[in-house]
Amino acid sequence: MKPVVRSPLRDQIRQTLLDGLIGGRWGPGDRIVERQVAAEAGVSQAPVREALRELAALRLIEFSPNKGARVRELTQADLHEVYVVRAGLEETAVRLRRPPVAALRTHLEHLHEAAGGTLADQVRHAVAFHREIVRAAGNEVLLSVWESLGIEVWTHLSIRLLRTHALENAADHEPLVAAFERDDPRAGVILRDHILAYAGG
Amino acid sequence: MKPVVRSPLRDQIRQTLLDGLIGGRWGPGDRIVERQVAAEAGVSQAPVREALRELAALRLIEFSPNKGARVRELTQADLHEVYVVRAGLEETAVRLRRPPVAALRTHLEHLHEAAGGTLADQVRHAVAFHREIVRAAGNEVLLSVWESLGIEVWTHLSIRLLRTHALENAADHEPLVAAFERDDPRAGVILRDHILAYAGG
DNA sequence: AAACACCCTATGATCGATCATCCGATGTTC
DNA sequence: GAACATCGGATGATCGATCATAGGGTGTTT
Repeated sequence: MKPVVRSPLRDQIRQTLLDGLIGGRWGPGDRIVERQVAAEAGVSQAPVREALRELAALRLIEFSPNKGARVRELTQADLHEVYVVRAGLEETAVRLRRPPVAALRTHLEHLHEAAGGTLADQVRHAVAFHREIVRAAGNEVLLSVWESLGIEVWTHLSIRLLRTHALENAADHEPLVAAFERDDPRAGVILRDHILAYAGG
Repeated sequence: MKPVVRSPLRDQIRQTLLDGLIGGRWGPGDRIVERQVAAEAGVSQAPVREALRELAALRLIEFSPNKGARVRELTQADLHEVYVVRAGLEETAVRLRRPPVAALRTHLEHLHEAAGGTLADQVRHAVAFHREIVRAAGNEVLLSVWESLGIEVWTHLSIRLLRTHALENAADHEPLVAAFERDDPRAGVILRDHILAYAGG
């Protein structure tokens, strides 16, 4: 029997909020009013609250006691902080286990094909490449911590809000994959530098 | 005027749950029933739910859709995964900025003094030492990610459940502080090895 | 008119109740 | 009696309503 897709309302609301953040409905400093979102989605306050808490864990919004949620200001410095941590995590990943080169190349192909497509697709494939590296390490904590940085959303937001963020392209990743392929002991450092090159500052 | 401490119920419940986990009220695999906790604390289901979500973010409990929360099984392998990530984060920290040796020594003194005291005090001071290293790096994302590992709780749980975890003592940290003091470029690696020595396997 | 106190509205925080789901118990059929 | 269907309790998920707080507006006092 078809398993019947049961997505908790919370998940749907979270996606709605993410779309709104990426799409620009809410900008930095804007308040996100629980009742308002709830009314528009036709649900009650509770699932909206839970979704907002999840976004807060991604550091996308901030809560003040009794004052609710507002979108965080996003500065170049914030982006840099995230990227420094991300670079360290991915370096840890390759130190644990060399990622499978074949899978990485597949992601790069997709990234290359998406070059003329939507921005969202390009971002998705670029992120997938790096997620593969982290996942290959086989450390669940590492992966969940990496996911908690919300790289994909941050990439979208940095492109829209900071404008200085260059989108990764397939060619940039070639030396990286080559280093993995020859099992270069400096692969970790190369990866770190690759990431920090996009950190801006 | 005194600012009147207003702690959200959620925070109080979270502490209650943490105490219960550390104290052994709930063991691995046990379900934590929202209504039950709510009734005992004299509150409604909502703040309990939110507190549970926060514990889930710390990977202390797991949610299954429509089945609620249960305490995660804690294995040596889990502990090892956490410590690997933690080691990478702290290495990143010292790479960013050498921690202030004076502050570190103060923590070690407290740890030394606590040697004959309660286990909780020893754990607290040992953790404070490492938190200082991460905080000194001046990267808020790094600190919040490090905090999200819940080192202090994991230390308590690993001592009680795994029994194999040796508690850090002040003397172990001496070579580390010395390396910071002489600004040893290998300080990051030394710190990493120091942490992994407790990772067990 | 400046400072202050008060009230009113918007909204987050919390509550009690209801809905939906899971799971074990019980019965039923072959 | 074994497989299956059905029922009901326990419990998470969600709801609508209430409580409490923050912030702004208004009137009053000096």
